[in-house]
Amino acid sequence: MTQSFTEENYLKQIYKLSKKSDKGVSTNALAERLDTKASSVTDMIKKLATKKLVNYQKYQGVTLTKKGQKIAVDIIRKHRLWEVFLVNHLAFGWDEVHEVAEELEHINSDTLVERLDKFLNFPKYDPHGGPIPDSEGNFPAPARVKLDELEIGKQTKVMGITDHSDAFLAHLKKLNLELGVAFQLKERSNFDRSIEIELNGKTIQLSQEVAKNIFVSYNS
Amino acid sequence: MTQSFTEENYLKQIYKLSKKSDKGVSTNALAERLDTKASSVTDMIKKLATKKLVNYQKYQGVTLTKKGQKIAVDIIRKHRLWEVFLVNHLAFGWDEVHEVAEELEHINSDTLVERLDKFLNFPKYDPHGGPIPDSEGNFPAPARVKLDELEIGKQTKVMGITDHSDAFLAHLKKLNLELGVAFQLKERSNFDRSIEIELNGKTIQLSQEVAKNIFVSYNS
DNA sequence: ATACATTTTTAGACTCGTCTAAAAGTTGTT
DNA sequence: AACAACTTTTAGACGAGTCTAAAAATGTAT
Repeated sequence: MTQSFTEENYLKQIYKLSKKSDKGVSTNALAERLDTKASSVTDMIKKLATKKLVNYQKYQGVTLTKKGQKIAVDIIRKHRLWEVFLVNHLAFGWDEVHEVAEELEHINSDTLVERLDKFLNFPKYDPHGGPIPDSEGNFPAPARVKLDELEIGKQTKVMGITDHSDAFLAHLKKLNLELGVAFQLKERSNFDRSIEIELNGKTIQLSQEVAKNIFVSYNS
Repeated sequence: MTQSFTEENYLKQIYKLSKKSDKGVSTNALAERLDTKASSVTDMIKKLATKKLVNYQKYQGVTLTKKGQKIAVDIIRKHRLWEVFLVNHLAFGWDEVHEVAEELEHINSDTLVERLDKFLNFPKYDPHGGPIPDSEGNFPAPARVKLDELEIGKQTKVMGITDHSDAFLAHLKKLNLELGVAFQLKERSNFDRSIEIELNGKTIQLSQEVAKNIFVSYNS
C-alpha cells in the first residue's frame, strides 16, 4: 500500500503531536499544524482509519497504529537525512534547510534512502540535533544540546551542566532544576535570548547565561 | 505562477515530443507518453493554454510557448543534475537512475538546484550523455556518443568515426552514411546488438561492429 | 468526392483533498 | 443539572485531474 504526499504529512504531524502528550491528538491541533480546517482533518482521519494507519473514535482524538507509526518515522528519517546532506554537502545554513527537506522527505525510494545514508556516513543526528532513526525505525539515544539552542516548544529533560561552580549549582537547586527533571521550553526573547520554561505547571525565567550551561535532551 | 507536478510532466513530454518532428504534438502521442487517455490530455492542454504555457488550436496539436519551454527545460536540467548526483555520488547504475530522478526533478527550490550544480562541479552531460542546460536554459553542444550506445528512438546525426580504414569508409559511403547525415535509431537486437536505422525514409541494418565505430550527437 | 477509419473533442461522472455552514457532542461553570 | 462555550463531525459543494461514451473533425481510399 502506498500513501499520498498529503496522507504522509498527516501521519507525520500526528506522530509529532502525540509526543507532546499521551492522549489522542485532537482534530483542532492537527488542523492548526497542517494549516487546514478541522472538517478537512476529520475527513482525512476517517480515510486513514480505513487504511488502518490510525486508531480513531469520534470525538476522542486520534493515535497512530504500528503501521502508521512506521510510515511517520520513515518520513522523519528521510527528512533528517536530507537535512544532513543539505547542510554538510550543499552548504545550506541550518535555518534554510527545513522547507526543502519538507519536499525531499516525500521522495519514494528505499534504495535512495539507504545509499544516501551510507554516503552521509550513517549520521545519528541532524543539523538541529534531532536523532535520525535507522531503517527499522529505532531512534538513537536523544542528542544533548545546550538549552540555549533548543527549539521553542520542545518538551525536554536536564541531561547535564557545564558550569560546576557552587553558585550555579545553588541557583539550579533553588529553581528545582536537577538532573533528569522534565520541562518544556516556552519562549525565547529576541532581545536578550532569555528563556521561559514550564516546570511542574510553573513558569520560570532563565537568562541566556544559565541556558548556555545546561545540556538537555533533544528528542524527536 | 507555479505549476503542479502533473502540469510539469505534461510540459516536459510536450517538449520531448516536439523535438521529434516540427509539427505540433498530437493529443494521442501525448496520451501514450503520459500513460493517460486522449480526453484527459485535451482537458489539460486547455488548462495549460489558459496559463499561456502552450499554443493550442483544436485538432491542430500543441506547441510550447517561450514560458512553457523555459519550464520544460528547467525540469530537464533538474532531472539530469540529479542523475549525475545519483550515479557519481550514490553509486547508482546508469540504468537504475531514471525513476528516482523522475521524482526529484519536481523538487522546487532554485537555491537547491544551483548548489547541487556547484557541488557536482557544473557537469555538462548526464550519465547517459544528455546535455545539461544551464540555469538560463542554454544547452551545451550535444555530446558525442557511440552509435552503439545511443538510446532507441533518438533522432541523431553522424559526428565522426573512429575507424578510418578504406574498407570502413567505403562501407559507409555505400550506405550514404556521411558526416552530418541525420537519421533515427529504430531498433537494437538483443541477440547481437545489431541496429536498424531510418535514413531518408529507408530502413538500414548495421552490425554492432559498425555502430561502435560511429560517433553521433546525443541531443536533448 | 464520398464513405470509412482514425483522431480529437465534448459531455458527464468519479476520486481526492479541500471548504463553509450547520448540527452534534463535550467540557466547564455555576 | 443546566447553560454556555468550545470542539468535532456531518452535509453539501468545489477544483484538479482523470475516466467512459459519444459526437465532431480530420485523413485516406477508391
